[in-house]
Amino acid sequence: MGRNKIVMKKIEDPGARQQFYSKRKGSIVKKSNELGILCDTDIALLMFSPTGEVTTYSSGKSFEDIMINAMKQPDELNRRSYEPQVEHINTVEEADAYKQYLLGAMERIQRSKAKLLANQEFLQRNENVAMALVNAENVAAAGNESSCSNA
Amino acid sequence: MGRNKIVMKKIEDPGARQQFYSKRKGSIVKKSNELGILCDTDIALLMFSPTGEVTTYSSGKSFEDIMINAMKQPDELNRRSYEPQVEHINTVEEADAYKQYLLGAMERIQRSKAKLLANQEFLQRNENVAMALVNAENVAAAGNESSCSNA
DNA sequence: AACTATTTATAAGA
DNA sequence: TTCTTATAAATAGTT
Repeated sequence: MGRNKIVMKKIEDPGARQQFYSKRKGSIVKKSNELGILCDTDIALLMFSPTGEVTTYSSGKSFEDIMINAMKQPDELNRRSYEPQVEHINTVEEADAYKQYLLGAMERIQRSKAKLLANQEFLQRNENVAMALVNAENVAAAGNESSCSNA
Repeated sequence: MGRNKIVMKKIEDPGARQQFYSKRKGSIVKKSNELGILCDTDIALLMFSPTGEVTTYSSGKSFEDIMINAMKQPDELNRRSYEPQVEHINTVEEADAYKQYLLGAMERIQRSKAKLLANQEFLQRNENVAMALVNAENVAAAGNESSCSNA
């Protein structure tokens, strides 16, 4: 959208290419942000500059949270060619870097799960006490507002 | 860009919201594709529709390949708030689903690495033979085209 | 899905 | 580089 139409071909001049990238990146992030707000939905972006600098954007949730939600739809992801194809890894160093990330993620997930399970156990152990409290509150509420609940 | 300015607020009507999403999603994918081509760089998108349907886009490489490259810049990712925050996982089911994904990824990465190592070993074992073949070819080429190479 | 009045993005240029 | 401006594109409302 400018003085001339754009030609769909790699910009060879590195300066112009970087400039183009910066402008367009900003627009895509802006549009993604609008989409996230107006549709109240999750959007995640991952973009590399021509010089290899990475930028991520995510609406509301963290990038990885959005990824996790995506993983709950493996069939959809397959159909849309998202399903990871790690065969493209070309060096042992790349494989190790990725493995390192996965190990870290595994640790985090284990910690989260342990926390959740501990929480669950705690809740169950105190279920009776909690129920008793809720009942006591309901009884009190019924005593104060019986005319409303029986209309 | 239309008859009226847009109000930056969630579209409450589900039909209108879905319609808006479809249009804007298409534009963002189009723009991302342009950016990938004109800057010859990697872009990855992950977007959920208002009804929860996931769409991914990636320029050239697979989504996961782009992710892997991003992981090589942990500092950049931290600075740009990409670093995974798995604490947002809310149920044990979510934790298990994510763990399942990670285990699959681990398996794939191990296979890739094994393949690469085997390949490396094979190449080393045959290095002498290969060198001999290349040398033989060079000698033959020199014999056939010596007038060209000496211009 | 198609149309079109407008808004927005942006390619060049200053 | 940031600002301006003419023009290309996107798109909101409508059909």
